[in-house]
Amino acid sequence: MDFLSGLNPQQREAVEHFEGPLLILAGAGSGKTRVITHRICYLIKTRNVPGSSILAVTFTNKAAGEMKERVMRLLGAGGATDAPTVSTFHSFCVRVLRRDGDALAQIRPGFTRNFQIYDDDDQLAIVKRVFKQLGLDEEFMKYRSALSAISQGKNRKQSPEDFYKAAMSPQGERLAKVYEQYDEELRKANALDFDDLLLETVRLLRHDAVTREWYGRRYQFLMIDEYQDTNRSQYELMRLLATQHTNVAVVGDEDQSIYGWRGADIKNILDFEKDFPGAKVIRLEQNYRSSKTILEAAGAVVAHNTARKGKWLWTEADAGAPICLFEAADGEQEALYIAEAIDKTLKREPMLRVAVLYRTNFQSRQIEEALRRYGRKYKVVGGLSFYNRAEVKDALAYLKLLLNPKDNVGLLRVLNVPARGIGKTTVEQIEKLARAQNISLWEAIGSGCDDRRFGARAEASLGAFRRLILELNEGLAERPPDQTLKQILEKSGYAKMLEVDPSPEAEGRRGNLQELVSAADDATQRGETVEEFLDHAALVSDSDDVDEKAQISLLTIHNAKGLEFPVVFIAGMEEGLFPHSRSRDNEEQLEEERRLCYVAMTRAEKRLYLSHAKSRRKYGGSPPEPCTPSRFLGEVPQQLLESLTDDHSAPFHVDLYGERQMVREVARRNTYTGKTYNSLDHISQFFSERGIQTPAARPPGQGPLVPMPLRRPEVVAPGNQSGKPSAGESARQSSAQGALFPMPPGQAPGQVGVPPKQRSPIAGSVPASGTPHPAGLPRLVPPKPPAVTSMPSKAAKDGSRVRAGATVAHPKYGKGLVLRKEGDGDEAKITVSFPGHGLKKLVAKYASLKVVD
DNA sequence: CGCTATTCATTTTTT
DNA sequence: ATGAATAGCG
Repeated sequence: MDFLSGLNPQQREAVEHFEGPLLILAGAGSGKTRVITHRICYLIKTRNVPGSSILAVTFTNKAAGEMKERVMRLLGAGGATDAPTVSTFHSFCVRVLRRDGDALAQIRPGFTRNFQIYDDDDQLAIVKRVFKQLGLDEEFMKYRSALSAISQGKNRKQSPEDFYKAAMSPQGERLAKVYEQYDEELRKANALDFDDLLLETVRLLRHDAVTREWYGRRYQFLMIDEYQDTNRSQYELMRLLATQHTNVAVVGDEDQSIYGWRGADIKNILDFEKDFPGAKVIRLEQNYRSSKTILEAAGAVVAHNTARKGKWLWTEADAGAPICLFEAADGEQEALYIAEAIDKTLKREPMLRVAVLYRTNFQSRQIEEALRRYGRKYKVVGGLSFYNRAEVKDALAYLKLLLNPKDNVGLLRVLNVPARGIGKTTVEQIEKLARAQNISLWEAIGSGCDDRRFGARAEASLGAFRRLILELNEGLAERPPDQTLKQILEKSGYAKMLEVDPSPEAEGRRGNLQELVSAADDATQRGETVEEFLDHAALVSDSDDVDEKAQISLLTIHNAKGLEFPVVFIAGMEEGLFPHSRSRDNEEQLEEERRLCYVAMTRAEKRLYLSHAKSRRKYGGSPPEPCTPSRFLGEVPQQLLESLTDDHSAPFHVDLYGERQMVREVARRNTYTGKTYNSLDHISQFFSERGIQTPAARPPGQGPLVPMPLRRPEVVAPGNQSGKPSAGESARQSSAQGALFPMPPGQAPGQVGVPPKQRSPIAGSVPASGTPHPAGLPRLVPPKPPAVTSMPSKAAKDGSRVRAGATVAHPKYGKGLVLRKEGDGDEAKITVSFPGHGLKKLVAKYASLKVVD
């Protein structure tokens, strides 16, 4: 196999480079992934380098996976025997520390290879706790700012002591104290945060010559992708790995450095030739992705930057279509314009993939809403990803706690979830005890119970929790992770809690947990250990969730790095939003924003749309603030632009905001407002104004029209999407489905175990209940079916007469109608509608209710 | 203790 | 608009 054919001379030169340092300056769309994969294969096949001595580092797990796959495919049969290592820096570090981390205990007492990874949420929880301990609150400093200050400190290799020394004010000293305590908490729990993963690996390799040499010998060839976004620790790590040779090939583009705020140091790439004298430098400047127009526009924008090596991309492609510039009256019009343009485009060319890019995540909302009214399916990348959802984190926290009882953050997370009567006071007692004896919270619970330090009630609850964990812990090592996970959900009562939960979100939560169990199952099938499963969960990123086949993707520009789309929209090109107001006063940050703009524009292959609004509301409510167009728009040569301005926006004024308000209002009161409210009317109006047929025709044969704005069926959180029918798919169905949450017979999959309840509680769509409603009472959700309400067996006490449909009297609210009852006996929760007071949810035990016959 | 209602602040980007 | 932190009630 020839790995050189089809490459241009520069690409070829890069692939053929053998030993010694190499810097590949690869412009956007210049085929760098191709170069990396081909070079790996070339080294293996032509230069007879063992695959296992090649280490390639990428920016995301997904990129790593794809690269590995491509290499394997290129190598063909037999290539797998001696596979190269392809991973992210973070994953690589985790593997090093898990494998060879023992020596680290000498310089980090208490460290073991079973360390745990604390993610963003865990970090935040610690900072909050530390603040509380020190009597600080967000007045002093935002939690997030403290966290980022600590992170920056770590990246600059500053210890808490350094913070103390550098502190010029009491503020600074307090921050140092926070840092110190934060680190202390991590150490006590034997946990590492993201920064630590890199930092401690560097320290390990520095400290332990044996390990350093082992890795130096093991990896003879290093390749680092996205080099412009490496930070100091990553740089040092590379140097350490390359001490025995200088076979380091880095690939990057200074114009695409967009992670400075997170510690990435653009100097790493700008100074590579200084760091590695004699380095060969190859520029890849031929672009294979975009039209000439797009390329020219992007190049013109980024040319305004000064911190660059200078590069001019060229292409053989045609000029292509001009770039569309749209000025909307406000954010809603902008979203509608984008949705409409997408709709039109896809009607014309259904096979195109479209991306809408934006600077900040919150911008996705409006666009989602606009797309939904065109009935277009889309996929949002980022936001709340699968592993960030509360229920998933809860379940994983149990699992982590089993593996590492010192995990205080995890313990606090699940101690009272589901509610088992362990409240604030008790937690405080535990914390106090733990601090006094310098033991973990888990140990404190144990010793506190043994010494009878808690009240009787608390002790009972804590005892139950303790037994639960111990029970789950039994035989842990022998059980596959998915089994353990299932046991956790069942025995902890978590599954039960969600089953009983009548809220509409519960359905999604159950689904997510099913998904988690099957993910664990998949991991088991692949032969992964629980630890590996958890590591994976901690290290996945939003961009790992990109579905390249999705027809419409919504994502931040950061998440779009490395991707390409035939059609790209960049929304919200306004001063203050993009460039972001936080970057406005700093020239360096402004340049990074400009690079971000460059990255965004160069994602486009054929068509590029830029849009901005003349005014925009900062958050939900009023008032809209005037916006000036982004300076970056002015940097695009005018002759490349085609303006579509106001006359387009004038004729239609669909008030998305007002409409939404109305829908909510109606939904909330659930009353019939005489005139049938149905937003589809508005939609058809919207279309007829433009001479288009309503696109989202109702599904054939289905009853009343369902208002669009409230439906979100197509949108599923990234990890939750059924869209990756992986190898484990069939196993997933059989092993996971229905096991946790029994499914009523005849119910479609996808609505796992949800009682058929009020879905869209709009207008008349809810059938009248059998219960007669007193006049004037709002028509409400029907009471639960008799299965729940009349539980004849053991409701002997006085609560038994309170049931749905009964009228009761309350000392304060007077007479009311019982709408539903959950549970029975003292614990029963009763929902009563009191005319004039609205809905009240009462607990039988507390509320002194009398039944009126 | 747990739930609910109310306040309040909040929107950069994330391995 | 949304969510997190707090206060008050049963």
